[in-house]
Amino acid sequence: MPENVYKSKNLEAERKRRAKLKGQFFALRSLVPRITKMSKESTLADAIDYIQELQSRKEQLQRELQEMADAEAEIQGSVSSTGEKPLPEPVDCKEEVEVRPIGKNRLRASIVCSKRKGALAKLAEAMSTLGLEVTGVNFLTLPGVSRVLIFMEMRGERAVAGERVRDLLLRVI
Amino acid sequence: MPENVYKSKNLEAERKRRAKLKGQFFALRSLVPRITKMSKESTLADAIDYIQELQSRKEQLQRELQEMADAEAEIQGSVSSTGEKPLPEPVDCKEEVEVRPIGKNRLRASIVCSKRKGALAKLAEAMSTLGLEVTGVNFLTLPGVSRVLIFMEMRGERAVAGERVRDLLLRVI
DNA sequence: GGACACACGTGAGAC
DNA sequence: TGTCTCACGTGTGTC
Repeated sequence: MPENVYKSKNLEAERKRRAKLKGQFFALRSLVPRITKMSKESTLADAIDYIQELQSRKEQLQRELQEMADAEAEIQGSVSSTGEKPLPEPVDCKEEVEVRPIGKNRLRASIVCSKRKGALAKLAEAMSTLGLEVTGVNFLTLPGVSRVLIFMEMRGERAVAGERVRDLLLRVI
Repeated sequence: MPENVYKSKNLEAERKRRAKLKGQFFALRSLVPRITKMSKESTLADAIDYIQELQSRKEQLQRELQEMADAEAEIQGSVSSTGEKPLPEPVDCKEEVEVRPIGKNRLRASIVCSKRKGALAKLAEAMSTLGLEVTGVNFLTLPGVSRVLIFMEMRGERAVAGERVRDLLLRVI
């Protein structure tokens, strides 16, 4: 090391490192709602407490949700009624689903599918969630297969694409 | 400052402080499941990500739970589940509901009611909860009135009284 | 060798 | 006054 005022080479690198760490401390602190002190030690301590709190709360919520889901599942082939993500993947199979417009605010959906418990309830509810009003239904089930013809009107402010209706139907049958 | 090797007074205090901080870093790291590197910077970054993930997951769970609760409350009219009292009183009105047996394990229900949003979905689900399998439906709605003809089979072990079906239908329409 | 992360000892500001 | 917390520059180890 030179005896003069010359500095070590990683001086600036170390400065950047410290600045980054400082920023992260700040970011961490901004995430934690309950802050005792602004010190690094308190930041870490509070973050640790908060994470533990979040973890146990998350587990608790998951348990409650599971209980709810179980209870709901206990009711025969009942309806999901939240109808967004928890929907099962669309069936890729050879189920027949045809949706076509009748006039400018009516739709006709024709469905042929393997019989499934509560299929009609699910269908009816799915249409309801889309804001479509079912005006007519013809439903018939034979051993192993069901056929349903649905007439509906778009009462909502905005039109619903037939393709969207079809996708939803494919998901719920 | 003495020119000899004597050190500053807070030397040991600073050592303890650093040790404590180090321990907290370690504790924090042990709480975060997804660790990229063992460095302080990564520890903070991962903790930040993890907290954000936990927070949004928690919110999502709370939303789902709320929706579940709402949905359950909404269905209250149709499902007994655990509920006995929360069912709304049967409508006393002049709605027409007729249920009669066809053969020994079939029922035919005929309903005429003032049109209501989602009536079909509720009806279908109600039948489902009774363990009745809907084998045929003819549904038609005209301005102000709807008519539904439902054919169903009792698949359950025990028969369902037609009167019970009628009561449930009266509740949900 | 260079880039990186760390712990160290120290002076400075805050309460 | 001390004590607490911090940022600094530096040496050292590791990849």
